[in-house]
Amino acid sequence: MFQNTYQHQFLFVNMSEFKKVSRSENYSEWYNYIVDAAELAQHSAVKGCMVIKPYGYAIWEKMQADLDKRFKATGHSNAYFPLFIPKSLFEAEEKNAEGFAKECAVVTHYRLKADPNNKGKLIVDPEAKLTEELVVRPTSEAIIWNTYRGWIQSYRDLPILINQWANVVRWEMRTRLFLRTAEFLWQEGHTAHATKDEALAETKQMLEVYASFAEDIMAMPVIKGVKTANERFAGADETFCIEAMMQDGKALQAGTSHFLGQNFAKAFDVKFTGKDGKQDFVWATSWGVSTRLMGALIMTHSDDEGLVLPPKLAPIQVVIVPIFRSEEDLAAIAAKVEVIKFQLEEKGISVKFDQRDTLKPGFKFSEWELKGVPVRLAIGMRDLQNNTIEIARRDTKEKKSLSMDNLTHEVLTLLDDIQNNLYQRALNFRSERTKVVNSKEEFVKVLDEGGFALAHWDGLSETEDKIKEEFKATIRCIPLDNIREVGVCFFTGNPSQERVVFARAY
RNA sequence: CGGGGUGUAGCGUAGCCCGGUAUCGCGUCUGCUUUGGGAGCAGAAGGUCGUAGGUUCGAAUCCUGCCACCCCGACCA
Repeated sequence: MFQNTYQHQFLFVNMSEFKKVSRSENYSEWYNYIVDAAELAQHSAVKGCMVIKPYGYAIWEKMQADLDKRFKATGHSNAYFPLFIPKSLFEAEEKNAEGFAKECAVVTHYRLKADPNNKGKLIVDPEAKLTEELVVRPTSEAIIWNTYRGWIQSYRDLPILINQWANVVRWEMRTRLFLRTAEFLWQEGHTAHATKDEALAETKQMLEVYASFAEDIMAMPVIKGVKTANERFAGADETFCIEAMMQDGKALQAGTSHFLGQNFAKAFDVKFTGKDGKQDFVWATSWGVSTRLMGALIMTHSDDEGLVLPPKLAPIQVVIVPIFRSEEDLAAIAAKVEVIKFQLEEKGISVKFDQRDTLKPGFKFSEWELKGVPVRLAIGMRDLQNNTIEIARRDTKEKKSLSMDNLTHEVLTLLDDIQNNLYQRALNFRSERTKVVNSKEEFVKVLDEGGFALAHWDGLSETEDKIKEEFKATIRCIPLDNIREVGVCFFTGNPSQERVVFARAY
């Protein structure tokens, strides 16, 4: 699938062995390899749960920091609600409760005690049964709307614009690091409004926030769209989403923004008195992105040499590798590097000087490539004499020698260039693999090759179900900027007003 | 949750069929020589063979349960 792009198939596993892992041969094995080798995350002793390692968490923190800024800039405040939700609250909004029921962890007891029959072991104390079971939140609408009821009396209390950074638990049958884990980290925004229009505007605004974050920061092009009824969030009137294409041509839902109508207000009896003195139910939205974005990031840019990070998310943007023979050489180089490092850091660039003296430069090059550091500088005695430095970019693997005089400017320009190039490359990839299809034959061909199929659909849920059953593909979204175009459904031949995006999905 | 596979030192593995407490490489540690794309030599450390039982004089090896991971389904962000 990618044979023309990358020839290297031999990779270093934990810097200790060459292993054959290439995107084209086994995409999921390649993905696991990147997560492991770049030290992003690992499996834990708990089934389906992951340990996010420091380097992976540093990337997540950068995502959080940027998103948080955007949430604040659009008027939201952070707050925190409990991990546990009483079952009676959880079941209040029926559709939502049903949607999540199959994957809820439930707390039934609050105490352990020594096992009388097995010394040193503990058992659940049967005397300590909770009078009401607690659901570990798969999402927080229930506990939040139960709380909002006490906060809202009049239109003057609205809107409420709150976000929370939290962990949630969804007991998944089949898990994959970052993409689908039983516990994951996310943010969930929950807003309350006096009018439908305002809530809808909020829903769309947050979709825009997600889209610009994905494109400007993650360098990941996304399609903004609305979900069909089949794919809609349980409890929502309308679900908006951003969909991205991974390098195997499969779709990944990268973020969702829900217009919840008055469903939760009705379920939790949240009313407000309007200017006119009349009471009405509050309008709601919720929106979220999760550590799944880490998976999206990996699968959008990385290659057979390892992780590729857009500069705006790279914990280390520039790594400097000294090339030296003696300690005196290293001291001389280090003195120069300190100056360079200071100048770069002054411009807000994060710099790592890799002084380890037990490893050869080539080894370090590979290791930092594996970790996706966007720019590498290499400097040796020859450079000191010539006032030059070698600069290499991770995205294209090009390198060149340049004068040290203008280095800071060159690095800044290159970081920008890499950020843009990654976006453009991903956009080109998506464009090449997005095809207009009018028949089942074309449809299957596009999906089997990996890609998005733009096809007419008759708007019926049952048609969508049949397509899913036969082709394992779903409607990812109906693009917001869709062109109206009269046609016939490729599956049923029924009339259709527009094309929708079909794909196999994560 | 169904089908298939795997689990031996930090990583990758040999041994398993035909029971006799473990092979090799990489990494790690020490020393010397090295360093412009994954260094060399010498020495050393490191393993309750996923886990709990069973069979046996004796189990990495045979049997059973459990756990975890991978691949394919169903479900899902």
